[in-house]
Amino acid sequence: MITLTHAEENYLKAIYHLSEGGKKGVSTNDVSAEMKTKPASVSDMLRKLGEKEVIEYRKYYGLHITEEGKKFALQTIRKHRLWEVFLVEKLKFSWDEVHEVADELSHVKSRVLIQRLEEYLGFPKFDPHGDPIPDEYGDVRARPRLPLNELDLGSTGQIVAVKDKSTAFLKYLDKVGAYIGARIKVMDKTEFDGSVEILIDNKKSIFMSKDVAGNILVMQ
Amino acid sequence: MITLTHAEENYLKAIYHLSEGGKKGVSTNDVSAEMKTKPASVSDMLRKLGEKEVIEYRKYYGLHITEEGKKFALQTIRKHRLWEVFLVEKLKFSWDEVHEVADELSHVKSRVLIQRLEEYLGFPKFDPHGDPIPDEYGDVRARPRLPLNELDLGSTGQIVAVKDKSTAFLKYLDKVGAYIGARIKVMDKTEFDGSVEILIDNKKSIFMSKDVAGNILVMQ
DNA sequence: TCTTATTTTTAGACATAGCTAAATCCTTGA
DNA sequence: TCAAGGATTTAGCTATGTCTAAAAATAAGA
Repeated sequence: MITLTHAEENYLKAIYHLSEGGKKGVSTNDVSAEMKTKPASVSDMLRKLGEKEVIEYRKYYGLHITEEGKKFALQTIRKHRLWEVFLVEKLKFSWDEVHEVADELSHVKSRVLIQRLEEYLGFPKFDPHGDPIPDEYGDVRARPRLPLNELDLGSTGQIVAVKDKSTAFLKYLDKVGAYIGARIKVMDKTEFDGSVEILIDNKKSIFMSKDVAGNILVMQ
Repeated sequence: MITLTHAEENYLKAIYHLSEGGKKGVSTNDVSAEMKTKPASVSDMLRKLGEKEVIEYRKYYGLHITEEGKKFALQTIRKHRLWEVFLVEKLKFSWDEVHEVADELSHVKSRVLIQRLEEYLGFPKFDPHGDPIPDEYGDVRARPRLPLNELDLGSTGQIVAVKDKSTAFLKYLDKVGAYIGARIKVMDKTEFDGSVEILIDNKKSIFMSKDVAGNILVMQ
């Protein structure tokens, strides 16, 4: 069994996310930007992760995550998202406050703890941001979803997740009344700037820039 | 404001416990035994804790915890005990399984987290082993209590805490049906070896060695 | 008191994880 | 094609926290 340190775990999780986004390889600078550490530190870490075979690393040419690495990353993500559910559902944190705390909590080493936590939470399938929670074996039941700005005029759907998890963005969504689970309908689309007008829960109508709409994921 | 690293926090907590037991100073070897690290490592740590003024440290002569140190230790103890309550009450851990996990959880840095956790748990005053939980200001409402073997023949009381928190001891208590809150009555005392016979909840009678009885704390 | 035994500290090593500064490699444009 | 510029790596430093082995200080017994 592989063992990773806290820092290695964090890097691997970041690498997994980067790998999911763009399909090609991931560069040292990509990781550096994501982790907010210097490229020099990243090089060192990549060497270690390469030795532990969770990534394939070729100096100067970036990396690819391995199957083994994906499995490991999914376990870390599982822990993180379960703790996020706990913080929001039980401790009444708002969805923009949970990230850092969940990060620390997910480093606690105990298989039993996560199993019991999952059971206590009622085996949730999605975290407060709508992202799917992998099961014990790393399987993810992903929902088909697309950015709100790609919906046709007049079509309806349900908000299921957000791409951007920054506090600023989530606070904005709270303000305008957009939340995971909300029913929406596209009332108007402006080709010129890509902005849209959305009806939320058949009640409230709001305008959104293309930028905002692109960060809201919808299931039809 | 003082900041301590994880390891420093652990050492300080251990030192606090050692200080509470015997009133005189605490030696390097005492700490070494408690922390299960080598005396050489302890010396180094004591120097650091001395510099941060949470203990008064004189080389070769042991240490005394300072007022500042006590405050800090009580905050760590508070976090630890609140997490223990969470693990036992909510996640259904048994009282002999919680120590290590609670130790890791209590290192998560977030004031809000502990406040919300305390609220969620309903402001518990005692942990699963019967030890009091300090409040936000470090105040402890201790219950007057004494070892079971010091009770007079025929007297009654209620089990409120245990001294020994080892898995072996707690499993034994589970087996014989002794738990925090149980009503007990001293049915017999043997002067020769200090053993006692105890009636639990007016139902079950059991024999206990002096060693066991000395580790059970009772409120009369 | 003096020698021995115990306790404690120091010195030096290792591992983790970050940094800066300098060196090296790759790519791209003239 | 080759030199400049950007990306990446290496080297060396810092800090934390552990260890072993050796040195130093204290305590205890004859």
